[in-house]
Amino acid sequence: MKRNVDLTSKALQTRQQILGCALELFREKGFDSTTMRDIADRAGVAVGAAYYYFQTKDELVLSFYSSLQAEVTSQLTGITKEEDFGRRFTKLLQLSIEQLAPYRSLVVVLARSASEPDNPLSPFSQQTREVRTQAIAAVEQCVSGSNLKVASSLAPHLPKLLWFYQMGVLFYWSHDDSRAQKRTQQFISLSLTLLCKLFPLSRLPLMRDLNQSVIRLIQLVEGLGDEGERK
Amino acid sequence: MKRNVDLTSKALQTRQQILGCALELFREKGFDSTTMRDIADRAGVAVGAAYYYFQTKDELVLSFYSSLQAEVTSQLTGITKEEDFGRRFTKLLQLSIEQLAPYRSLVVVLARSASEPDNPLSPFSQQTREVRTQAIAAVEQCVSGSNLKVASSLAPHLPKLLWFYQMGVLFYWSHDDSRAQKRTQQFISLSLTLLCKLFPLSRLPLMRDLNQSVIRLIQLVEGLGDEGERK
DNA sequence: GTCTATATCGGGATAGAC
DNA sequence: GTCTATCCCGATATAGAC
Repeated sequence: MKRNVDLTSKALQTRQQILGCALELFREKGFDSTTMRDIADRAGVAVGAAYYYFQTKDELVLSFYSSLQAEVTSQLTGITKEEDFGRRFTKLLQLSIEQLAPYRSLVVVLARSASEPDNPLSPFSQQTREVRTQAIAAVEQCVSGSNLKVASSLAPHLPKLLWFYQMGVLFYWSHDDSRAQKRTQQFISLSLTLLCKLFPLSRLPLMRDLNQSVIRLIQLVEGLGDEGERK
Repeated sequence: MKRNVDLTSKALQTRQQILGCALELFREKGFDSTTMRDIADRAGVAVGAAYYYFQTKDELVLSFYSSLQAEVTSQLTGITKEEDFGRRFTKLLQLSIEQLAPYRSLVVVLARSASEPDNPLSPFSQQTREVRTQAIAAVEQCVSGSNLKVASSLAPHLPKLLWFYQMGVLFYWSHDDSRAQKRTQQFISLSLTLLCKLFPLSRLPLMRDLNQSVIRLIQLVEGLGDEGERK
């Protein structure tokens, strides 16, 4: 961390070189089958050098995550021209999938990590907090100023909820072997349509209780990491 | 497989010995930290012997799954005395958690495998098909004959849907570090109450479209493994 | 058929020289 | 900062004894 700040330009170049080759290899053979030796070899450095810049194999992935999120965020700016929430959010989803497309194996790794509470690569971990915050902010951008109508009690929880849904979509996508991931497209359009029907319904006075239950559920899920001071 | 059928009683004993010690160790140190050497050592046999009975470390877990499911199924028989679906299903959930309690690490492994489409231990894999079928049958037992009211179009999908929900609950539980897993209890009661409110709502004529969407979503999720002849 | 002993292969990570 | 040479330890394979 500190180290990454004051790098000589030569060192920075080496670092980039290593990261670049790692990503190349992840694309070609997937994360698990890529060894640190492979990476070092292709980068033309020794294994030790790789470990000098990235203290663990995971750190390479972490590094990738944040540059990717930055990319998504930057490509999302023009979105305010569109008023419809469904279309906005679809765009965000498409965008992230597009970016991730060459790296499906990394998404599998992400999902796998999610199931291990103290895995650094987990989308819920301390180490990914930064990226996660940005990702949620991106969702927020889709929500605010859009035509989305939802019960006011739910509104504050919406970005997190939708981010969670986004993780679900990515999970689906990472398992989808249909041609050109056609199924994922259907999944997105179907589920998003469903959501867009449900949100307005939440404003019916009838739904008050239900909304409260949903909110408490969300809080229960959020609270998961808190007890053990973990995360 | 074939091999497991015609075992002499002595061999069968060795097999049980190995499996037993493995489970002991999984309880004590978790799945990942338990090595095949550990298992063989404790069982007082050579590593090769362990591999003779279980061709891979995963097979030990598979073996555990099915004996566990058998146990749950057998303990579930008395359930028809209770008419209320919520209480029935709560009982099933409690029961499985109770059985799994000493083996939380194995549930984490289960969850992890779920994220890898071709992992044999995945709850969606070919190798776990048998157990999965039984598990869904157990859910079915909770549903049929209960007071649960739901749109008829949804009914056929209910057991699978609820089984999926059950997996979600186990996932939550495996991450829950609150005292005595209090949070999981809240999670169950809250989410099940929610479901029990939603199911009757699905019978309103208004909900027809929504129901259809839900069904198609379920089918999309089910279809995940089909394309690549995987699973 | 049941099992022991030993070997293989490969992974992530490190210590310490240059 | 970077490299070389190892370390340590995992799952699993195999050869052959009983």
